[in-house]
Amino acid sequence: MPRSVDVARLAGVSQKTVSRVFNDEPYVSADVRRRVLDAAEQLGYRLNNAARALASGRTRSIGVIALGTALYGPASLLLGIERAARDTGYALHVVSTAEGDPAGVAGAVSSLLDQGVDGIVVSEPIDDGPVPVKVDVPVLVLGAPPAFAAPRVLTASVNAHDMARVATEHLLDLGHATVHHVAGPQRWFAAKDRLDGWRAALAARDAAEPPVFEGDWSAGSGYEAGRQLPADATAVFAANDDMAIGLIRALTEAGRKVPEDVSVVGFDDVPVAAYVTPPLTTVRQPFDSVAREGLALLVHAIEQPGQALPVTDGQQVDLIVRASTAPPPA
Amino acid sequence: MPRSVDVARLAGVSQKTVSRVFNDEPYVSADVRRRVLDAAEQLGYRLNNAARALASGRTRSIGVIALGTALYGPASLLLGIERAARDTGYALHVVSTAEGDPAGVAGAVSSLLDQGVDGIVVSEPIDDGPVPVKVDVPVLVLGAPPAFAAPRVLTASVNAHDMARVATEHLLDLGHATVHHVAGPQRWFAAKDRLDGWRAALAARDAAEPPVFEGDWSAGSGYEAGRQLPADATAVFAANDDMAIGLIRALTEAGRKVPEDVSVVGFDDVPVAAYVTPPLTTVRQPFDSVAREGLALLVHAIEQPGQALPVTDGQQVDLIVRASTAPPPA
DNA sequence: GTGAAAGCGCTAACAC
DNA sequence: GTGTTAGCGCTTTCAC
Repeated sequence: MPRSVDVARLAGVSQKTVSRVFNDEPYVSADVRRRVLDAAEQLGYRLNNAARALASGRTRSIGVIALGTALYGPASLLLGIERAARDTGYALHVVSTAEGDPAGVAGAVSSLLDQGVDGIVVSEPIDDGPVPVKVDVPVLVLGAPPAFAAPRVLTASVNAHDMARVATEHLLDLGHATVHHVAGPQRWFAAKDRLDGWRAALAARDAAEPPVFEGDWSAGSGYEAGRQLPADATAVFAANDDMAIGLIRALTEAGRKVPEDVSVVGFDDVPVAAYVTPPLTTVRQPFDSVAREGLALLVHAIEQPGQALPVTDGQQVDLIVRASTAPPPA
Repeated sequence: MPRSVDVARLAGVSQKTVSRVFNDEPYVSADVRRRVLDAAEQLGYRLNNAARALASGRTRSIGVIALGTALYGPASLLLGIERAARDTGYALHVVSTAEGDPAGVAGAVSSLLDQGVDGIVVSEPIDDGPVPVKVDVPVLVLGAPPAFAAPRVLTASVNAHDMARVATEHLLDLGHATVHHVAGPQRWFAAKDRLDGWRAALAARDAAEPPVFEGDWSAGSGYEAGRQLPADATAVFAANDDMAIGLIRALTEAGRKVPEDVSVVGFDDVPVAAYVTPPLTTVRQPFDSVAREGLALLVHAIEQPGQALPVTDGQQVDLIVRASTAPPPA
């Protein structure tokens, strides 16, 4: 592998000048810059990242702790983070944690620190208690209040609370006396937020708050919820689309028509939501913009430590009305 | 940040001995090992990866080129790769490419090489023509024949051909005269394999081969296929579950009952497959085992270059029969 | 605008 | 079993 000295020799300049060119530093004449780039091209030179990291103390990479699940939400968020990271010029290290993993987030953080990342993103965190690792880089927690003790913890989140409120209000607006809720696992902050938003919407309208069914995000748990849904229920807000689909399946089997007898709203807008029977009313999560905002914060914290963080504004809520919701039966 | 010399000083040994302990090298007495680990613990010492990489010439990391989509298949594969990489002790760098991205795979490879990975995994490749980058590390292509020119290219794949064949045979076995196919985009090797398997199954039974509808993996394209499905068709094999779901939606709207009038088989076994109406017959992809086998090959190629590669055996096919398939109408 | 020297924190090769 | 000596290929600092 060619080194920067080789390029320097061929271009007839010092090694430091090669370094200047490859780091886009000022004070290099256009002529020299050209000669260096030509020489590099000719030799097939690439900057050695390990050497650069060792000398500079920074790796220009960030680590993501993802959930080990192909669920639409977490997978979309991960992709959003990758795109956003690429745009900021940072490389991305990914580690996943399974739910209930004993090593868990602490182990994941530790392995990322071993890899020498400049910052860490915790995607879709679960409330697993405090994280007992000393972290000396900024941490961005996506979708939850600061859940662990590090010197610099940042947060960005989809406004799940408002999204859930809007979904619930949509059903109340249609004339339903109240709205039932099939919640996600309450150890997930994302699930808690949705439940809170639903609760807030009911309270604001003085609607009775029916008991909550807590699912596990799977269509199977939604199905189970559907089998247990009280006979007088006319509207349900499910905390994700998969559970909504399972719920509808159970209702269909029981001879209860959606939306004539029972209206259902989901959450996520998964790609098939428009094509299930009936097409699902749902709210779409703005994964990309959350990832982008969050990473901007993180990069800022990495590159301008100590400085105040830029403020970001919340996203608008995207309610997508399809055929699974209607006024209650007469 | 403490360095290994600091640990050495505290433990009363040489710096090299600290290195030995942290690399699990032999020839360190149990007593010395303990002292070193205690000292490291006390100082909060972590091995510096950049220095290690610079000195050893290896980063112990591999890069993945993932597709920029939250589709169930690609997302599952990515997670499988992450788990497998973790098990082998390699860190994972992820880059995604959007379909039709001009920089494309070449740009992704280049950025991973800049990051200094020891090997590269190309997940779910698309036939985008040759990749014009000089690659000097082993490359594992998951799910396709060697599509690019690098000194060491390996392949591992789900046996999509056989899986498609089994799916098609299931329908023929039920008595259908032939089976229609809603294919995936043919630039994807994965889509091509499924089409070939379907074609092979028909040929083996001397069944007529109806024209193929080429979708784009989305439920919407499956819906479109459903609208165009000939009136005499009684069985369809869709190249993924989302398209199958869209297809069923279109048939339902047209008053054609599934499975009474038309049988449908999907591909993937997405989590909601069992809960759509009707529950979908499909084949499950063994993402985890493919990722595991592939990474074993890659790590072998990294660590024992030149040696023959271990042979891996294909996976069995997992046909999951649910309610979307039945004998043809009388 | 450009260059020389020092050193980032490890591993490799070899001596003891 | 353990220690010594050289780098790995850059960035940093400072001189010109």
